[in-house]
Order: sequence, then C-alpha cells, then structure tokens
Amino acid sequence: MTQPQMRERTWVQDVKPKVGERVRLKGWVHTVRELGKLVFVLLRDRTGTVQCKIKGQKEIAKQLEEEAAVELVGTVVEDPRAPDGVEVDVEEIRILAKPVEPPPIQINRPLDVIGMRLETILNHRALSLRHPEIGSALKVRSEFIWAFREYLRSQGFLEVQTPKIVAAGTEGGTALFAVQYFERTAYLAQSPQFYKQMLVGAGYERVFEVGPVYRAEEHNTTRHLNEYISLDYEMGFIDDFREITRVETELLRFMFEHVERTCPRELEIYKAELPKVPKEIPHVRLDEAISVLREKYHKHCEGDLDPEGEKLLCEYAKERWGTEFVFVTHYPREHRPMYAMPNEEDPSLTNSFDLLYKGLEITTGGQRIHDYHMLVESIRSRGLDPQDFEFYLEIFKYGMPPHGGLAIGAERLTAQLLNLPNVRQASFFPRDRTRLVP
RNA sequence: GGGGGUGUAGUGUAGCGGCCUAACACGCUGCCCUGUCAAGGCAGAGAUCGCGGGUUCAAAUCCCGUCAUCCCCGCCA
Repeated sequence: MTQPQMRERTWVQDVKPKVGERVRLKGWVHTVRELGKLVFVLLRDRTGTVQCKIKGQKEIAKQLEEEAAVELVGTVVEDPRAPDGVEVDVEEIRILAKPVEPPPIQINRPLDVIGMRLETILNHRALSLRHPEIGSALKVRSEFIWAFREYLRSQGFLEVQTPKIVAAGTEGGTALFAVQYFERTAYLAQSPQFYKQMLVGAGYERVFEVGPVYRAEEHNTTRHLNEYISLDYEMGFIDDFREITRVETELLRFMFEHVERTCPRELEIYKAELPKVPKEIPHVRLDEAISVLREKYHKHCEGDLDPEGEKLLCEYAKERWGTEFVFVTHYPREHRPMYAMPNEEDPSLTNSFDLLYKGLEITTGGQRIHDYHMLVESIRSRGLDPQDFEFYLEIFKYGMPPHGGLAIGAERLTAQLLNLPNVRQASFFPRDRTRLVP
C-alpha cells in the first residue's frame, strides 16, 4: 500500500506532533546505541535530533555508523521512555552514504567533555561545523547579517556591492594584499569606504553593504582575521555624527532582538545573555575615557585605548550606566584616516567614534569630510597625492552632502555575544596568518 | 614587526632523566544485552612521543636547531 504523503520528507523538528503517522526522515546518524536486538539511533538533520528505534533488523542496523547519511521511514509513536516522549519506530532504512573512515572529530559529544583544539576544529572545518555547538555560532552570525539588512532596508538604505579588487591602497594604514590584475598590480579592498561614500554622492543617499574585506596584517590574535565580513553603512545629509550613532543604536537593538527570536537554541548552547541595548548608548570622549582610566583604574593609555583599556572602560560603563556598550568619540586626527571630519571646536580632533561591546571594539565610524577643498587639503597634509584619488574625489566636486557611516565586524559582534574565546570560531572558513585551507 | 607558550595513538590529555615493553578517557574492531539517552559488560587493534642533531651508561623527559601551532603586544573590525 502506497501512501502519497510518504514521499515527502519530514523535518526532525516537526516529528513530535505527528504521533501515529508514518514519516520519512533524512539526516545523519548522530549516535547509535545497540542493545541486543534493539537499536536506538539518534537522527540529526538541520533542525535537530530525534530518537529512532530499530527492532529486529540487526544486519541493516549494523551498517548505521555514526555520521552516515541516511533515510529512515517509520511511524511516530509516543513513549515516555523516549527523550522528549516521542520516537520513530523504524520500518525502512536506506544508507545514502556511509563514512569511509571514522571521523577525526566527534560530533555527538559536548565540547567540554571531549575537548578539541581550535586547530583541529579548523583543520576539519566542514565536519566540525556539523557539531551542534560549533555550527551554532555561524547560525547566529547569519541571523545578525539578515537583521542588519532588514533594519537598514526599513530605514531607506539601499544594499550595494562595491569592488573587492581595487587599484590603490585606499585608506592607508593597514597593509594590502596585492593581486595580479592582467598586466597591473591590484589590491584586495581593505574596506568599501571610498565606494560607499561615492554611492551616497551618487544620489542613493543611504547605502549599506555586507561583504568581505581584506587586511594583510601579520597579526596573530584571538580578535583578528585577514578576511572578515564587514557590515557597512553610509548615510547622507546628516546634521552631525550623532545621527550615525543613533542609527547604530536602533540597528543593534533590532539585530539583537532578531537573534533572540530566531536563535533560542543557539543562545542556550552558549549560555549567551542578550544585552539590553539602551535607548541611548553612552558617548565618552577619548580624552575623558583616558582620564577615567587613569583616575579610576590607574591605567595609563596614551593617544588611544589598548585592549586592556577597552575592557576597563566597558567595566566602567557597566558600573556607571548599566550597559555593555559605549561609544568612544573624538579621536585625534592623526589617528584617523584623511577623510575623517575635523571637529568644529577643536580641529585637532575628529567627529569619529568607536563602539566597544563587552570590552572589544566592534565598530569604527564617523562623519566624513564632504567639502572638496578640505578633502584635497587633508589628503595633501598626509603627504598623499590628490591625483591618486581622482576617481574618489570627483563626486565631491558636485554637491557632496554632509555624510558619515560606520562598519561593524560581523565575526567580532558574534564572538562577543556568544563569549567565543576566538573570532575564528565565528567564521566559516577563517583566513589568518597561516591558514589558507580549508 | 616584537615577545611568550605548546607539539605524546583518530581526538583530548598524563608522564618531564632509569620503575615507559609509553598510561588514561573518548573514538574504532569483535562478542553479549529489548529501553538506551555522556548507555553497560567482556575481548582487542592503534604512537618509532613533530623533525634533525647533541649531552648521557641511559632521552618522550635535558640542550641546540628546525618546522608546526597557540597566545600576548603593536595595528585594527
């Protein structure tokens, strides 16, 4: 007897309400527990795991190795002895692909039980992402990115894509990866900075981009990647830089609430607490931050905050304002790129900011120079040649509005929320000083 | 670019001059088990201790070099 609905696959998460029905499940063998003629298989698909029971099919059951891809047909039955009170009584088993050899890492045990070096996890990345704990971090990152898009679209921002192969070292500062571009040398973009500004000037006014950026820095730390996903936006006709931080505040609130809604399981796995994004995230001037650190923590920082200073400042913000977030503003000009807008009252400072979250910088942004002559002068004052920036400068000649924007590091944001000890854990296939594969 | 740490079965660790013929846990193989759920019981396989050199009667263990890797600082998201 054929039942037409049986051709359809049932997701593991939808099994529970189907008591009494026959279902067709597909997924991976998470665990196998043999008890003589009774075999329990925990089947895992992208939605979760469910217990399946196999009786008297010992020969076939023996082929069910862990991590085999399988298809099972059976009847959903209620049983108080089963986890979650429901299991699947298996009638048909199809092995779709059996493992060639035992996997080098165990997918079915908690990480704190089995232990695993990050190196091992990354060496076997596609496999390690199967591990529910490991893969969850990337689910959260994906939802962050989705929410970033959704919120900005709702505010009239247009999603754009800018070139990743560029002609010149755009911002200076960080080192660039050179690539062979036919007969010329080109570079991988360290940021969409110039192009997103140009698109504001192009009349779109508000643009955002989700894309990779490349930094050829030889840093080897838990918070740096040589390729990461930058969440950028840039907006025109602003009154002052506070308009940018206001948008980010609302954006972050939306993003965190979205993750809270869509990732309860993942947040539970990491015991991550959703931060409350305050109505107004405190703004602290850099010079004030430095004095606070000196007076309250006897911590000496010069010119900028070092990683320890960032942590202490966040402790201070938590204590004083009860928030994990703090904007650090008014960085000196010499510490900011040539396009950073000088402050009206003190031109040695800029209308720029960083956002710290739980002790780590997750955003840099600011108001940009929109006046053509001022920008040319700023370029010159850095010992650079405006001619090299003609492609960028042109639109500034024709009515460039006051504007500004920022960038959020997607991996850092994710790592901070989930308390990951290393940003690499928030990247599908991280690129670092030594890792180019997988 | 500067500094520190670590390399021992597939995985995670212990051992840090002789008792190491290298141990433990998980995984793997075989057998037993009809309620397992970090299953249990019995039996077994699997490591020239990253690599090269040196010291020593004796090296996984000490020294030098090398490679790999992790972390910190600078810089940054």
